[in-house]
Amino acid sequence: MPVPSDRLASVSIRDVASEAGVSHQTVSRVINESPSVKESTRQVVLDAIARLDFRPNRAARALAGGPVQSVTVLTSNTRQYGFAAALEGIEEATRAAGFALGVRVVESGTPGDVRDAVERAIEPAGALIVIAYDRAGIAALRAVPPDVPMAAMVETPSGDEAAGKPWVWFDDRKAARDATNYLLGLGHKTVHYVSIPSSTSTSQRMLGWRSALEDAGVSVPKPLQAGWDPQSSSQAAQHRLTRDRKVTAVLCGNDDLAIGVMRAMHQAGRAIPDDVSIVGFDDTPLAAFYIPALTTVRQDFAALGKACFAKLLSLLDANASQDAHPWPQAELIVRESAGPPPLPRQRANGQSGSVRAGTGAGGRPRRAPGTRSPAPAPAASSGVGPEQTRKTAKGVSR
Amino acid sequence: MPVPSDRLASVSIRDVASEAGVSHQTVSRVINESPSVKESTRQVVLDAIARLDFRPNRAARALAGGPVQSVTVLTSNTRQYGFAAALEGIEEATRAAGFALGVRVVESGTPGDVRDAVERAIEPAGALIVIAYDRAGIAALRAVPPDVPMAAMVETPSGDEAAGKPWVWFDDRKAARDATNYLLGLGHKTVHYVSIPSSTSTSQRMLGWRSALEDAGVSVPKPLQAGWDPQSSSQAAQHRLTRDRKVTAVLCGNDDLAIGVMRAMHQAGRAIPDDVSIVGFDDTPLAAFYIPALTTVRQDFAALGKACFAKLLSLLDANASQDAHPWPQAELIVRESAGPPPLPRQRANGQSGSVRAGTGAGGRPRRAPGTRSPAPAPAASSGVGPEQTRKTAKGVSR
DNA sequence: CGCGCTATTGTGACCGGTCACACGATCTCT
DNA sequence: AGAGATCGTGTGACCGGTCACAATAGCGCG
Repeated sequence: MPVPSDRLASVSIRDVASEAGVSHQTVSRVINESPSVKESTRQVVLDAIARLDFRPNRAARALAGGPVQSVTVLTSNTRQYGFAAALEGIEEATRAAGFALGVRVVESGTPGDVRDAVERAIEPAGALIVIAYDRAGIAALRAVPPDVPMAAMVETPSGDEAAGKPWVWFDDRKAARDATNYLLGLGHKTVHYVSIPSSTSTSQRMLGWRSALEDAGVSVPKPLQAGWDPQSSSQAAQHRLTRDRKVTAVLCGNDDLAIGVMRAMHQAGRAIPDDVSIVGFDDTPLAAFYIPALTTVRQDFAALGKACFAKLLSLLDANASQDAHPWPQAELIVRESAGPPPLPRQRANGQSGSVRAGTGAGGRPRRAPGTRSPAPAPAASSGVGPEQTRKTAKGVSR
Repeated sequence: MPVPSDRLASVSIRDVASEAGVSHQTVSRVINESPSVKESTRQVVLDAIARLDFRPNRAARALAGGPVQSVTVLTSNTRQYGFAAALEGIEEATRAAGFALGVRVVESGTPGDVRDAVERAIEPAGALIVIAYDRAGIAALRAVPPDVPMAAMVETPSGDEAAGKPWVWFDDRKAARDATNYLLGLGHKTVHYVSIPSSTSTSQRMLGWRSALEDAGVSVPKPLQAGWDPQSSSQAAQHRLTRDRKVTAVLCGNDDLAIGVMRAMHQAGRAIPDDVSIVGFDDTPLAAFYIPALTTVRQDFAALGKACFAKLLSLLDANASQDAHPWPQAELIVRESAGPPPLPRQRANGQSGSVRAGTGAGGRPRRAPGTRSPAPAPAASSGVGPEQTRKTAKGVSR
């Protein structure tokens, strides 16, 4: 049991060396797991290390050109759910790997700012993870010099744009398709879309929505452009959605936008899901607790963040586990905010879409589609939340 | 205009020195703003620095014992609103000050884990900011060796416990008092309290609530202990609040708990705010968009985070602005989730519409902490959100 | 004119690691 | 038995800053 000893007086590699009766270089070899150290000396050194409670000094190591052991995350935001959850996942992964983690936000997409942010981010760490879900993030991604080890979380790329790039993403297109099909399957004549700002000109999420509508031979309404927050979607909805009785289903780019739309609908006196169905994206921790609980496409950003770090690690460490770390998949979580459209002629069996709407194919539960009516209300202890059916909307793997 | 030059080949202090025709030490003096450099040479050096696009290497500086220019935030969480917002504020402040920012989460309060986390956090940075809102955070705070520069965000301390300590906090006690009084002022017979986990045994927030009740000569119900998430409060509420028609007002330790309670009430068939009033804490960005919109005590964590960093800076830099940086104040934001209690004798203005609470000041303001009735309802375009009256609940300054 | 003092600048060691390379001991093979 | 290869280890320089201290210059003054 190592004596706490004096804090502050940090022990160096040479202290360990003399304690173990070897040279400082041998200690260095041991802590770097060099194969060319005899097992017996290795043990002696390890003992000394333990006895002295030695920890290599990151600054010195970085300075001397040792292996990179810290990452900084470059992002345009730290509070929004997707970003924060990604950060959480990355933090956990870095901690597990013994890496230090830095954070730097890049505010605008202005070339000067971006350049500056990128340089400042590179400097203390060496390696970068860029969260590139918006314009600023994308700009940062592009501004990273090619010789800096980096991985990135990006929007679904189109085509083979991402070939060979150290990027990770959710299959937005597929997820949006499935969510749209789910709504169509409920009997809606079409589905409106409220979009988050896309970093690319052709958001795959929007494309997925559109293609689902087209495949169903249904009219494609003009998508609404919103920001990231409920304020923006609420406003957009008030302009274009709220007064039109023909809109009965709205797919939203994230849960916050969904909340904004719900709010706007509510204020306009339209009930959810009876008059209009809403489906979100992300599955915020609170989504299950809204009233009505939000049907949404879950995206496990924390897991994706971990995958992203794993990717970075494989870049850093040539001989690291090179195997394709599968990414998390998006899945549609069916709750209460989407249901059959109001009064449009009875349907035999709400089956028209490719997606089997949960088990609730039966009558036509006006209020909760996939609700295999459990007890009228989750009476007591166990599953308190309004979580309900969950249906994989698939994701991508490699 | 500095030529981009080759990335990677970082320029060092000696490069600058030879470029400027001085010694490396002089360059060091210039970048450290030493007063003993002649103005003319300073200019020459600065020019060279600009020309070469020189940036001091943080690792080298740290290694050589230079001034601390990075902080790491030690927290038990990065996703929860309060923590994430604090982090956001700290990030902004550090960026403005040219500091690098690290993040490390300490998972449990186990002595071993905490010790380890603290050491790992100290090592790369030198300075620490601890977010100590729960047990793990507090444990970390206590585990920080006294010689490490540190500031902390804490729960409201009691008495002069915080005297001389580099801590910042909101005046929870006052805020809870005011919120409770607001509810009493609406006519409720008493107010129930659902608590977040407190890091201290005597949460000042709870004390504020209790003292308000006691001062009003009203019965003090047993507080409910919940966790941080809506799941926990929902569960707690189902056990103890939902079935008792006498509970008409609930104050919640944060907005997520408020959501959980709202959900539980909803499932039990009790309308908000008609049957029961709910008030939260924090003012999450989504609070204004819930249905009904949440009345809550706003706490600007980002601003408090900045104040905390300012405090740290003043510790690091003896001659820094020593003036008492005022902290942000908590304020009660009145929206829709709280209103007069149900049916206790007809009220002049008996409302039943679920969405219009703010107007109900007429009746008999029991101790009405100045609720002025605003416009009936946020009609259309402009202020989309259901924001309404906002009433300072006061905070603390120094 | 020489001395002491201060303002300014330069010199070299050092922080705690790594890298490149040299060195001694074994082992192998002819 | 000696040359070479391999293994295990030690030596010293170096990363890019800072620190402590020396050195030089300029000044006021007796």
